[in-house]
Amino acid sequence: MREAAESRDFIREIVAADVAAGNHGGKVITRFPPEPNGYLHIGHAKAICLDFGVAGEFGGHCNLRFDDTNPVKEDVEYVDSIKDDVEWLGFHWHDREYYASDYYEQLYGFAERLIQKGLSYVDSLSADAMREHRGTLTEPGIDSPYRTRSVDENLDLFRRMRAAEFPDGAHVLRAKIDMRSPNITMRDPVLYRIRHADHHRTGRTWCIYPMYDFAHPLSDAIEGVTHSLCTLEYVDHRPLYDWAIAHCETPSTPRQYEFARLNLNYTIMSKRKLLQLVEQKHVNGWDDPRLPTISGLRRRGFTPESIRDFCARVGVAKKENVIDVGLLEHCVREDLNRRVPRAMAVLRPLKLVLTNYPDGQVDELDMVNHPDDPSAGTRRVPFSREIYIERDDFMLDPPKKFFRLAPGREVRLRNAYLVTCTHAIRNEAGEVVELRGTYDPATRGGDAPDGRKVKATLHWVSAQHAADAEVRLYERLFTVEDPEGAATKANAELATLLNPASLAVLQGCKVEAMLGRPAAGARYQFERLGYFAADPDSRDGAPVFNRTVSLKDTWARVASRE
RNA sequence: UGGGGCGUGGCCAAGCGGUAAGGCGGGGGUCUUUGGAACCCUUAUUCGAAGGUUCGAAUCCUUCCGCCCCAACCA
Repeated sequence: MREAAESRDFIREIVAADVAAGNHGGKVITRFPPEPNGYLHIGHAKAICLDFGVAGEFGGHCNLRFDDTNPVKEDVEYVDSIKDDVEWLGFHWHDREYYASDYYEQLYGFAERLIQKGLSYVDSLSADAMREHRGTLTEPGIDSPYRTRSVDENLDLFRRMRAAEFPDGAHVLRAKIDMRSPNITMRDPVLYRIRHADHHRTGRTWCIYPMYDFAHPLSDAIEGVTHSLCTLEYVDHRPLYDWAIAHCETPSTPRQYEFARLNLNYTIMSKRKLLQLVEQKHVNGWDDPRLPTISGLRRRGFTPESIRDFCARVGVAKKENVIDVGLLEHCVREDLNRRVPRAMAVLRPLKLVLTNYPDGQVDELDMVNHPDDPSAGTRRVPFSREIYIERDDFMLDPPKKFFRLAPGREVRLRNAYLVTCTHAIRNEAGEVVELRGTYDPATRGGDAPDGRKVKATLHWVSAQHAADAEVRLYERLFTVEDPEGAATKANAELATLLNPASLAVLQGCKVEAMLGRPAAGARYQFERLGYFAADPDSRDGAPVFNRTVSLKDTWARVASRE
């Protein structure tokens, strides 16, 4: 049997070709290199899936390497969260947990060798002066007056930099490449700077720290990385990456390849701006369920499988892209629909009293936990005279296409009985406060012996048996598709574009008794409403549920068309 | 006005000279004790534009247009 070859993305094509040609000894080693200066988000998930995915598919390994070369921005809190998130996503680095800071001594050695070869020099220009010397996009830069220092002087200065003889900013080590290069990255890039700061792993051992452009290629080489995958903004840095590999006597020769980062509409992906939202308390921490962070998505109820599926569907290419959040939502729905048990919960309760139902009588009904999966089993759900139904499921004067309950109309209470609303009780303001109705004892289970049909089935919960719950509903965090773009365009604060309805906290929701003490993180489909996950804020008898995503709602679409 | 990357339907994305995969979304329908799920049908005479090469071009060549990235001692 012959079938069309699964199309591979360009990265996998390159890797496959290398393996076939026996390049890098036929080995594939990748790395995921986060800087521990923030929490991981769904954009990182794409990179993680690629880095670990490619390694796994070609029988290689993926290193988890913390790119911790800037002590002032980094923290252990972030390394811990990153490890949690990668693991939760389902990827394993085994014992391959590395830190650029572990290579500081080797990196320093590479730097001294470069000086000895006359390929780098200590510059003593101020940051401002250096910027002026660098030129502009259209004008070449000019050499620093310190560019011609002797090897001995450079070596002496660099050693004294390390020995803490100078304050921050006094000197830097620069690569001696070409101040007139049309690629600004190549205009004698800084390799080391002085930073008298506490590093989260090395403390005060060092006061000079390597720059990304120096540390990254060499860390890759030290680890034997073969394919160093990064995002498009590093394309211009590739010549520098190759320069470092070419001029330092490196144990291996990694190559860098770049792909387009993931963008999602109605949210932001910038770590800096995410940090801002957290610090300015516009959201409740990095794991706020409205954030596109891995920890936020986890708390919201997303599964790692759904996120991996999303990343697979989004593809890997070099085109700038903005993925519709609808695709992410589709992925969770699809996953959750298959695996999560059903339950009934009433978010905005409206009492329905069945006047012909014997007072005090309780009927235990059997309900399937999953309509498409018998192995999920059944459970007993009590039915009684007073029932809560959803306010939205009743209308005094319903429009044509509204199939649910209304005065004089019969509907089915899911898996229970056919009931008819006899009348609605209203308060002085005219608001419906309670419903009266009757049930048909012959319809236990929901089917009428006479074959009569109803157009709607409602979820419900027995009033006297219900547990109270808090339910948190989430909407998109921003009101516009491209918050960052809109903010810059309007010269406005990002915060002004926040969706005021992004979080709705509902108290006094009525849920099945078994939901009163949910297991940590337990996920359910609340029938007809959506998928929900128990929040860590839950306490015994005071459960809190996050809505992960609503069910697709044809009625809502029809209603909004009118 | 420098260098680099990229332009295939609303959003992604295959395609690698032989006559436009697939997913999401949209539209229509079947079924239904979730207005859910599932299932079926449908949605680009055209690949940023214009020329050219070729029997044949989204794929090759030329020119033009558009979008994104780069001037931190950030990564």
